Amino acid sequence: MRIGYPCINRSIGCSAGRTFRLANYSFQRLIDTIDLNLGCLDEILHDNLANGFLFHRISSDIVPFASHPVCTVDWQSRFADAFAGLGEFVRTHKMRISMHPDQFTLINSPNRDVFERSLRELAYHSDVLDLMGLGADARIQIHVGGIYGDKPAAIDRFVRRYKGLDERISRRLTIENDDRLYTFADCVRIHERVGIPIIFDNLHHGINCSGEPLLEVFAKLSQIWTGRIGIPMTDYSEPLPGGRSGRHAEQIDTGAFHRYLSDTAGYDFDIMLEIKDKEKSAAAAVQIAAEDPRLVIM
DNA sequence: CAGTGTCAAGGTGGA
DNA sequence: TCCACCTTGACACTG
Repeated sequence: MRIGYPCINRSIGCSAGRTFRLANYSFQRLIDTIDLNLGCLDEILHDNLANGFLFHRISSDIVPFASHPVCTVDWQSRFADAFAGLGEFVRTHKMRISMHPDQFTLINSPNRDVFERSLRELAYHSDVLDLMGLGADARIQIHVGGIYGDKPAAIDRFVRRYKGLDERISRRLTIENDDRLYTFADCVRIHERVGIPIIFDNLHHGINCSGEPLLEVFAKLSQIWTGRIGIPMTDYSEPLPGGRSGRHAEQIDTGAFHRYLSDTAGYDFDIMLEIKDKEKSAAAAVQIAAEDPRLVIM
């Protein structure tokens, strides 16, 4: 079990996801921004190691506008050494990396343009992980997509499109149960058709639930995640107290997290903490898990 | 310099 | 058919 937080470290003083407005795009600005972002990612990973956070999600903004037509820079070659260095650090310390393209990445959209743009976005994410030299345990997570008025057809389209993906992308792609449209059971049905692994999100499962008790979910996950793709990746979050459905809590509820660990005893998996205060709650989580035999110690 | 409108990209659901 | 809403952070403009 490894614990981490997504993208942003609030105390380190830099961001690995700096970007700028498209209107201000220039070759130099892009190069400078990527350079700063990679430098900051290096700082973040070192800080994570020092604090026992061996799981990290890299911001999709690490290379701004990477999949946009405006970007004609060969950033892959230009920053190959920097990415390779970061990857070596990750591998040396047995860290795990994920990326999460945002809501515009839709494999199953009936709109061909949306699909094509999504392919370019996924190719960019694959580039980052490939340049880092990471194995198939480094994953790209997306949601299944929209319903478009006909869920079975939308699922069929996902399956068809997935089968046609370049292996370079499909080897890393992973679906996550979302909070409105596709439940864990939906994801399992898709998995059974094409073998794509599932990232389990506990908060989404609470809001958009297909009924499986936690232990049933984890039994399934450990069947799915074996071999080269590693142990299950999961997202853990808690609802914002008194907030609207789906909002994430400001800080971790240590009691709830402790219960979650107890409830899942016997299953090993990695936890991405989607809590607003990021590394602060991650530190609390590591402390809570300190006596858990599953936690990986550096 | 603080405050705030807006940002590449989509989809759903209510009017 | 149109519009608000989803969620997040931060860029960059305004005064």
